[in-house]
Amino acid sequence: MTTTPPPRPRLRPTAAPARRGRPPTGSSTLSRDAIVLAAVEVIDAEGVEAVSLRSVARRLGVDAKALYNHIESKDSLLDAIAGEVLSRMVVPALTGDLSIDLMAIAQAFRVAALSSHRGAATLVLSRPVESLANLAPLEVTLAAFMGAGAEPEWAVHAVRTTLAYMTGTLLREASAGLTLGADDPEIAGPREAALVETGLPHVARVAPYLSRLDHAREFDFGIKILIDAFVAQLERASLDTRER
Amino acid sequence: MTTTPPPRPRLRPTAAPARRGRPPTGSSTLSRDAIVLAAVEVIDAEGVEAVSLRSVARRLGVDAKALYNHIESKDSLLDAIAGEVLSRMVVPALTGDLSIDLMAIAQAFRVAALSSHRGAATLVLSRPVESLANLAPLEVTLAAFMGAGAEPEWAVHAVRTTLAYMTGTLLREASAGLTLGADDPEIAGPREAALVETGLPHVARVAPYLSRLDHAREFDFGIKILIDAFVAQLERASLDTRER
DNA sequence: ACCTGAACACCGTTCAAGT
DNA sequence: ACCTGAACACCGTTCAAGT
Repeated sequence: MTTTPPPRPRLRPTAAPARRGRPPTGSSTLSRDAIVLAAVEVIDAEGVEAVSLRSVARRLGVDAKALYNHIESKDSLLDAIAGEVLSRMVVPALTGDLSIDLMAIAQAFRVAALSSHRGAATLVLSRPVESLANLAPLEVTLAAFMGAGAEPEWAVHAVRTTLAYMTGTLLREASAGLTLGADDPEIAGPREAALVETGLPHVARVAPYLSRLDHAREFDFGIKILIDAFVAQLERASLDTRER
Repeated sequence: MTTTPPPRPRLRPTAAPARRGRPPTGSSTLSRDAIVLAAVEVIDAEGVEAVSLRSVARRLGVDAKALYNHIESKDSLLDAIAGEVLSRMVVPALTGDLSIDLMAIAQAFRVAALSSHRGAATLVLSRPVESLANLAPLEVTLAAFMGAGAEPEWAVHAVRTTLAYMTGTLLREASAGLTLGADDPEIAGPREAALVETGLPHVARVAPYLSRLDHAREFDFGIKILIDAFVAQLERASLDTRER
């Protein structure tokens, strides 16, 4: 079904030699930022696994190797994409109520990680942050904990625990994680039956719930457990010191 | 530097044609299990990213395409590897004490996920379990919760929360996750200084702790928070029903 | 300073041809 | 039933040659 266009008539016999070097026509739009943005576009359009130097370059109308003038490697490009997506997180202003503030931060993180194509989330969640850029979310989370009287060391543990939970939950939500439940009732039905068939008594008993999964509610369940536990522990600590 | 070997004298003019088909010599050791095991060997020796159909086949002394007689695709091979690693988890016997049992299950999961090359962990943690095999860990965890009086639906939420936390923590530990801390003091030192330099007040204040990371202790901190919260919530629920 | 051609050493996968 | 050759459409990356 692919029709070859008719050959254009060559008016000038002086055929141009195979062109090399930077084409003079191009209004050199190539830059590190433009590359990262183009990569995000590829993710939005075709998913993470479609990201290649060639696919990104194609979107920029340039050869893949040209990217090496602005990035160090594909891996560093992936890091940059993760940073870009994370930088879009809207860090909420603190109210002074730890419960409310932690919940707001968690929701903002979830929105940022899952915004744009879900595939981008796996990048954000599975690569180490080593650039010290984008520390705003961390700073505000620490501020929330320490404003509520947390010791520095304890605050770091609490932040890491929260981040680990969110990473695990969102990775599951981005359709790449340990899970048995399904969003789609078309899938959940047969799966429930299969779980009952396993013969494992407890698995069979919880099959109706295990076969179904509401990502938003599941995220809330765990984050509430953690927040309540943090608040309770801080209250206990402040009571201890006041008693003396 | 590549020396071509001298051509062997051909005694028989009936030169064998380019051999095709299954070589009669091979004691056909190829099987799905053998392939999965060879893949795990590749991971242990060279890391996850070294796993390719060609590298696995090489270890088996066979052509890469031969694998397609036993596996459906590379992706299904990765699923099988994850299943194999998970199947090595030693599921602990329950004591009846929810705190103790949950902690034992969590530690066993951590050991299984991190056993062999760390790269295998990312496979186990980042692929959905869809084969209904290997449900033993899930069954025993549900048994622990429900033995302590948990409602089926709540037990499912609790299991998912715990698994999400462990996934996030272990992914960080398998050197692929959101983290700023380092195991190595050689790295932690300069990183602490860099964190202080950021100018972010709370980040700077917690820099000594944020720059350091003891994976085992960190895992324990979060899992204890969760377990205590679960136990407290179950106690409250049982008090509520008894009061009536 | 920045882009391309040629080249290299890889990938996963299909399919017909062999035993 | 199971393995290989040939082939295809991809990869990331280096480096010299061009502008």
